[in-house]
Amino acid sequence: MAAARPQPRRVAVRSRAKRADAVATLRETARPRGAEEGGAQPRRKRLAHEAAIIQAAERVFAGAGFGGATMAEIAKAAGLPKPNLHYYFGSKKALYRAVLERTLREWLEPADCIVATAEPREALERYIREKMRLSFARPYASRVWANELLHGAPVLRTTLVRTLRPLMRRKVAVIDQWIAEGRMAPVDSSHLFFTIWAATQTYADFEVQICAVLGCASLERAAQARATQHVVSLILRGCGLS
Amino acid sequence: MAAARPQPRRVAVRSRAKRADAVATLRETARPRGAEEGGAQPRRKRLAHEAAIIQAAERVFAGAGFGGATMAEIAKAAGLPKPNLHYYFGSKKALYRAVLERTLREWLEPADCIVATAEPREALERYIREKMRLSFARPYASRVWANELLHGAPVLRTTLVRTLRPLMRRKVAVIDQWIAEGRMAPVDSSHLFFTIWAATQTYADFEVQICAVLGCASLERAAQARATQHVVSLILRGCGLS
DNA sequence: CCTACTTTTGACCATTTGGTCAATTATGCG
DNA sequence: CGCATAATTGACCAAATGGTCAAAAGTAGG
Repeated sequence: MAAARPQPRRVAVRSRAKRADAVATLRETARPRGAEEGGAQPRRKRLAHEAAIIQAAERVFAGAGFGGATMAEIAKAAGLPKPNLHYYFGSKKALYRAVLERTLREWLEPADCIVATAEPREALERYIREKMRLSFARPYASRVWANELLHGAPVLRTTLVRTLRPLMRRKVAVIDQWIAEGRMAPVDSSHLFFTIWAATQTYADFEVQICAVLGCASLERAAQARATQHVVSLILRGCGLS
Repeated sequence: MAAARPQPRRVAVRSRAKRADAVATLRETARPRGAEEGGAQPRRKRLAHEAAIIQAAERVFAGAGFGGATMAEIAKAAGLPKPNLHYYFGSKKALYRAVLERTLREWLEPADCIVATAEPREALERYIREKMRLSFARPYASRVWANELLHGAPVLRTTLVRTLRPLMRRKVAVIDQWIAEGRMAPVDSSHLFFTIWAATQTYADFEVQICAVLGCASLERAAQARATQHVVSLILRGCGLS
């Protein structure tokens, strides 16, 4: 029968973990027996558990980084025994990767509104607002992502080059076209994105610092709106779009 | 004799590490017998070793986070045996704290140029340029700092409130005064700082992402200048100072 | 040279932690 | 029902790691 999931039978005695991780890398995420095997589609319970584990992992990884997080803590947060996590994801690294990949998908979506036919001001404002919204709505995801980049993107490097870069080339071209058409100030389009990412995600990543400076325990709805308004108007004015 | 440095004699058998750490927290940094004891001033060699250790620690902590870094790795990077680090700094956490405190001092300096009597455009430009310079010159320091914030500032929280916040209150007041005098656009002064910090430090913290998108291995002099010019002009224009 | 000290080190722990396994319990299906 | 497969879990490891110790090696001043 096609390989079911249960832990890959070890072959060498040493470096069992390494092997499990390599296997996990091959699978897209963690689906042990996809629909392509002709078997029944993944059970509902499985999906629910995987989601619960990823969510718990996101929170724990965000709070302590990859090295500081422990599988035991994630298991506890997910309300499952530890071996269960390994049953579903194979290894800590594979679980970490799953968390990151989910985030990447969400992260790229807002850029959909940046197309040549759109109105620059409207498109950029919408993009920034959506980024701010994500930053406030999914701070843990943002932090895990930031943490990965901070440490040199050991697991994401190829993804950045193969997925993020091509997408950004297209978006940058759109901005450049707008500039060429005289519809906005001549900013450096690549760096404009870096600035937008930084300015928006700082509210998720460095929330403690912001709260410490503002003297509040957390950013309430009103403070979020204020921050959003600030970023939108500063950047738009910076792009000559006010 | 006044307490020399050698490891605090353990009292309880359990939780020795905890105790060492607590002791380390009391000392300002790691000087075992300050000039205040009337003894000779710290030997030159000691200072050199401490500096070497902090520098090595900064690099290692930046690369792996607090949890992922190991004392053995730091020791190797510093070219000293591991017990030596404990001799000088007491514990991993104390060493981490020393790294962060050094960074904070450097980080606050550039704000000196933001004073009411200065010319807004000139002062802000200088501040941003200095921040960019630091970002490129000391990426490891920036990353350790970012990492600490990312994880909720477990060791820095009080420092943020007691040191950063008071300073920022003064700087924010300066900006507000400039705005009231009609010398710049009415931006939100606190958030302006958050945006500047984010936009500048992103070049240190998320360098991999930036390089991946730009398709270069690292940011050369020319690319750094380009980035700096972008940030300066975007922000200044955003503040109505172009 | 001697004494008192600061530093340096190799060898050692206790604990933590990622990961494993064997046995047990669901669950779907013919 | 009864079989096969999927999922669960308590009990375990081996390795890694922060930290410790005691003995040795400087080093400064008398």
